[in-house]
Amino acid sequence: MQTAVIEKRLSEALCLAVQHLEGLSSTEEFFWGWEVPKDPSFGDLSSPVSFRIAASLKTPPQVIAQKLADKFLTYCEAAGIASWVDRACAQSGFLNVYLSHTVLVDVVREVLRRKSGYGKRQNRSSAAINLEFVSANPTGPLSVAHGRQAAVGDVLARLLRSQGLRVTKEYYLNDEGRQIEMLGRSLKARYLNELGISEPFPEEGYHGLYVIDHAKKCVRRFGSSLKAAPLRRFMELGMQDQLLEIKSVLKKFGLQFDRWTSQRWLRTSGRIEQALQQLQQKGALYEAEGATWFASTRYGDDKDRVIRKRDGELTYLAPDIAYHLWKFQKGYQKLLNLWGPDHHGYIARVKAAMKALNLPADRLLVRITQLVTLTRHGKPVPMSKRQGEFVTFREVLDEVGVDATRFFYLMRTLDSPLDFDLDLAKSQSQENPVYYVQYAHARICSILSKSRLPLRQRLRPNLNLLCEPEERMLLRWLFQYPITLRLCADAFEPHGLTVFLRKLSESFHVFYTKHRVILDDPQRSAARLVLIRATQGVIANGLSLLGISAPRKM
RNA sequence: GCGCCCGUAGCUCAAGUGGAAGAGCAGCAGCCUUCUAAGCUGUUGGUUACAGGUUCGAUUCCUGUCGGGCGCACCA
Repeated sequence: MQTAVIEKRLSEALCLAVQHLEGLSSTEEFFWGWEVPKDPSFGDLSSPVSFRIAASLKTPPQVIAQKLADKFLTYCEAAGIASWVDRACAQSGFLNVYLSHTVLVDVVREVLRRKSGYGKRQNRSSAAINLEFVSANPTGPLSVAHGRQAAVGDVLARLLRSQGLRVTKEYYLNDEGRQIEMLGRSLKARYLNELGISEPFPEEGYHGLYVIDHAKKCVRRFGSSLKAAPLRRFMELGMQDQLLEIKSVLKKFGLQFDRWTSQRWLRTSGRIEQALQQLQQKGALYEAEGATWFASTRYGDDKDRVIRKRDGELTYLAPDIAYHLWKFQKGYQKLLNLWGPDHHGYIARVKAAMKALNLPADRLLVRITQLVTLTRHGKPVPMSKRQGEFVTFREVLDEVGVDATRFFYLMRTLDSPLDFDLDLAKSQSQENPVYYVQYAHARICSILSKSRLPLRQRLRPNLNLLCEPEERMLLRWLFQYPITLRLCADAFEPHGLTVFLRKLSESFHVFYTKHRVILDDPQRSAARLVLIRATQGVIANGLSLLGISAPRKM
């Protein structure tokens, strides 16, 4: 039996019970589904429906809950699902439902039957989501902040796909403009320096050592033949080198984008001018002080924005507008962008542009991931790309490993600043919670490999023997897994999955300490083997969604 | 000055569209002859920054105050 089916059928029974309360005209608007109480003593599923209808019934919620509790089993019986519920009772106004052993045990069979498909849903709609994230400028290595976006975006995409949605992971590549020019100038200066030619370093150039490394590489590759090469050549070389580096780190991290959209392509294909023309036609542009302005205040922004500078160059806003216009034209139903905290001010102006173009701005959703601050020896590490003082995403990956890095990044909500303690992450990685989860998985695998029970007994055990409290807790968590996935996906917030896995693992460790799986009693042993096999399946399933390995040995 | 985010146990943080305050670390006391001790058990720790408001109910929503982070370009 699937969790969603259990919820749905029980909801129907509850709906009937509510409908038959005296004095209620319509129940349609009063039903909000089930909650899973944090405290298991409050049952497996809980409904706050009494609170919603208390006012219109002019009855205290506690009284309503009691009435519902009295009748709930009767309605379950009528719906033919009486065997699913042990008891229903009213507590503090909630209707708390305690699932029967039968239905919980059936969840185990569901896990084993659907294997890695457990908790996932089939295609719900043809709507496609465009998820844009990282999108770091190819002027330097990825920072730890980009790493956070990479982790969040990648897992978000996996979560949404697990819920039957089509997702395109997209990287917006800023491959031209002033910063690329500055990278080219920096590279050129370093290159000439390597050749022993004195060349002043550009004032706002990139001071990072990686530029010097690349300059040395250019000397090895081209000798002095680039001495008189135009700036454009260095811009191209510098950018391509950074792009290779970025792609290589992302690959190491286990993240592959479905689409790379380049700003240069937007321009050369005429899409930027096209977008400007459309804005012009809508009367959203005007000339002032020698520049062209986008009248974004008309569409909710707090000030108008320059879109073409006095010198005739476009600001970054122009390609950004063209980019979002293009994404809507591609037919995406929803544009989901992960941006850094320094970009929150841009939401209003991009949305304003969408409104000006008569596009559905409410289908553009921007999630801001808060800052990542690095600390070393208890002190914050200064981060400046231009000055070249920073710890890169690659360095963290190399030191901490993919698994721990991913888990670490996903342990906080997006809204919460992430304090990345390098000493802790690097030197004490055994204490990272990811090992707690992986250890549970490895322990289970170890037991399974030692079991000598014949296969047939493993497949047809008497699961009714799983009646210890620790066994029931495990069953409860397995039951909850699909709900967790749905909630995380709906909220565009992956960190709940790490929280879930830690709790599931804890339940297993507690079970493991108290009970033996391999016993002289073949019946009980078989039942427990099936239980831990299902637990292992869900842990592996969850870790896989996080892009983290599930080791069989540790 | 304006905007966004944050403020929960000594520290780092959780807490399903408002729903019944939790974990880890640190401290203390225990548990390996037995499927992996990277584990488990017990214990200490709270006016959820403060003041109001809405609500049956507020850590959650609204207003204000205080404190912290980030952003407010004809830079990207």
